[in-house]
Amino acid sequence: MKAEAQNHSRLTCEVETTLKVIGGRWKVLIIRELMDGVKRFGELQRSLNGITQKMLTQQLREMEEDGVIDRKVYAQIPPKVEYSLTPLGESLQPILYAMHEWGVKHLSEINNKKQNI
Amino acid sequence: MKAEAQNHSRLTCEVETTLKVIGGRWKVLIIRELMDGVKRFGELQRSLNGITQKMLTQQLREMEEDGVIDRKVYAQIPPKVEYSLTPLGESLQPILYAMHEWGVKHLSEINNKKQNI
DNA sequence: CAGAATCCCTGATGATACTG
DNA sequence: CAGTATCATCAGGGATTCTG
Repeated sequence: MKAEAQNHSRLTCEVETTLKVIGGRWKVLIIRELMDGVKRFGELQRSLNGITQKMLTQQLREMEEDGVIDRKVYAQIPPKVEYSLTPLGESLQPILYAMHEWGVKHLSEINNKKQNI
Repeated sequence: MKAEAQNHSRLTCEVETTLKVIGGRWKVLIIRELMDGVKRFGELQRSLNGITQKMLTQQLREMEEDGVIDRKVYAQIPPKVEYSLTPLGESLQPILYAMHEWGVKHLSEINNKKQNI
């Protein structure tokens, strides 16, 4: 009876799926950066204060796999790689916007409870 | 110069704040369960297939701190504790619904790319 | 410039046992 | 019943080094 304890990794509902797409540590921030338009790797890293190369690469790869961002490599020296939102990525904007609105509206309530900025 | 590398923990924008509220491993699932109405601890644990007592307790406490759920303890033996959404918790529903819609609409695209259910 | 590779540590999660 | 406490595990993420 040891082979049936692993089903907690299945996607229980679509909300979870969506959460996996935007739920990474830096993903919403990356999306926000790319909402400004195409950006290069270095630009992203400088914008995302504190992110390491490894994490940026990793998150970008995952997002590329999910089809929310596009990666364009220019075959030149020195290398140049541009990242941008795909249509699928852009379709996430209403969700991020809703989350932003919620944060703005209710952040004060939460902070009141926590007695701490 | 070792005292200024810790600023990556600050909340960079309200989207991140909101994500912290619903981004926990089980939180959206807990919210969904409580959207059905008041539930007891044991009910929740049975509904959330695979969650441990520890994790359920932990997630519930965090959500209570954030003010999205209410915890009502009945002083009786055996103990009875009921959990429910607060108005703040209910105000998250549009976001979850938007995420659900997105998942339904775009899940197929993602799965196409991944070649794998 | 844009990574890949490596090592390492901490926090998140799980498993188990105990309790009012 | 609804937890708390403790120990074990394991992946997420950081720091550093190397490279086409």
